[in-house]
Amino acid sequence: MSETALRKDGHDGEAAVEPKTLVEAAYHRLRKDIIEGNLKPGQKLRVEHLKNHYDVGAGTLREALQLLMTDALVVAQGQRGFNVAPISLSDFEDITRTRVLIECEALRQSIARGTDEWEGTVMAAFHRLSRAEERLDWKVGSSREEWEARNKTFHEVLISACPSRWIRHFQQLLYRQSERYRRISMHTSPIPRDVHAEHVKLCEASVARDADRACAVLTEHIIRTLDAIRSLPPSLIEGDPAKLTKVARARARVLETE
Amino acid sequence: MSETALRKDGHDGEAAVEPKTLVEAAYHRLRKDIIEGNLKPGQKLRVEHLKNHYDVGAGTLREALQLLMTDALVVAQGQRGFNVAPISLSDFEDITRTRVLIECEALRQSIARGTDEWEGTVMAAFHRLSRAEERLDWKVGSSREEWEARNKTFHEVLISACPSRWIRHFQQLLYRQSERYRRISMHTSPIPRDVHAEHVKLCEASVARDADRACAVLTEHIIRTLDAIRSLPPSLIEGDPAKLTKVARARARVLETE
DNA sequence: CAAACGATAAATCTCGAGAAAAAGGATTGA
DNA sequence: TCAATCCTTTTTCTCGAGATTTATCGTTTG
Repeated sequence: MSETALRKDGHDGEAAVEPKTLVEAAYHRLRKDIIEGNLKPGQKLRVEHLKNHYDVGAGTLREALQLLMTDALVVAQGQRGFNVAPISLSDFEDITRTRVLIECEALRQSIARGTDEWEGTVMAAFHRLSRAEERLDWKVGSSREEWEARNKTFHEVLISACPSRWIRHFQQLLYRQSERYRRISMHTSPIPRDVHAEHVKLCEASVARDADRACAVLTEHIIRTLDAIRSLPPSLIEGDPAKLTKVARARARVLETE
Repeated sequence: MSETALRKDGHDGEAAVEPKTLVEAAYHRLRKDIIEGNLKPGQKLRVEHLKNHYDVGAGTLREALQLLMTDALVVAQGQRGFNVAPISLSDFEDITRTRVLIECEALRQSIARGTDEWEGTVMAAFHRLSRAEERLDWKVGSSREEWEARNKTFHEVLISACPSRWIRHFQQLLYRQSERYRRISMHTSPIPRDVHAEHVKLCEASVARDADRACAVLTEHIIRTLDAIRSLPPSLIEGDPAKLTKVARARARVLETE
């Protein structure tokens, strides 16, 4: 099943929980392909096509797609099937701002309620992330994936002492969304940020229980990614209207004249 | 399709959007039954049973259940089918606190960006809610439903000028969750609150663009419902352990001894 | 009395085929 | 060149039946 905070299985570290059903397996593989960009934003998801690729029945794949709507990585409308959720700069701005709100609140609660053991977990996750950052090479896929996983774990551990399941749920949702955008910026990042320095400050402030400073650092940390995306050519982000189908164009016309 | 803010069809006022597919129809009917308590919290949802009641195929019902996981009204695990999401006092406390955070932020953004037309819409929704409150009789179901719908609309309209789709999405999720609890408190409410007075103050502060005061009123307004639930006998809220299956009891024993 | 084991019953999960709907293409007319 | 209207092809949606897994019950054992 999914690792969302609201669902029972709970935490998802680096160790992958193996799916108990074909639907879950397809769900995880699809989600990975969407986040990694193998399935492009806005792309049509044809069941007949995908069921062969993922080697499951049609109904099974449909259920997996329904599950992906939970993460807002797939959208569906009426009788027109499924699409990968589109991306846009304004959407990422929204995600970023909302993520700042949620994640800061989560961090505050976590700092307020975290035990000494929590501090230890934070330090451990930070250390492992630092190691990954030392040998991080943006051009090597495996190196990126390792960093991505440990970065995710670090941020999760930071807010793991937050008692609110709903806050954690929203945090995971938004983090997952922003992962898609971060992939884009990492491929062609013109401004190499000193992410490690940001993580150092974030870790320090957190274990020092300085909630205000930690949130300030975290806020800037999150917004930096937005700036990186902003400096990218819009063609990478906005969907290409030229690739719309004839019917979609006709529909757009109708909507305009109404 | 669903009326969640992230999905395309957008706003959901009192006018119901008729479903275009059987899955959507079943989804809406199931959701209504869960929120209204016809399907009780924690209850097992057997596909073979329900497919007859809702008059759809097994696969169709399964897809509807997957969709309901999006709203966290249904939970599923491994190969053990679906259950109505359980309720608890601590869960409602979490929902309430998170809702305060989200809805206040939404209200702030809405007040900051709302136009004069928005003010008009707020006044209109408030007026209709007031009328419903005048003739509100807690014992009459239709009266309650009318109030419930207009109350929802009022709160939605208040934050309708909030430009963040994610904030609105989370607000709808949490509102829907709290609806289940509010139903319980309305059936056997020992302390009749003056909800109308709260709405008056909320409306006044909002159109006066006094964000701080509006949020303070809204916060208290939301928390009042929590107090109402707190004063209820716990048996109404916590699930009944006596109704667990034999296996579930055995499983609970195992988990205890570990 | 609690725990363990095995056979029966029930529910879930999965798949492929048929009905309904939408997309694409060709033709006609302005 | 563009819009409107058929017709064909593709895709989605829906259903029921078979394969697996899980729950229940009776019996046995420590």
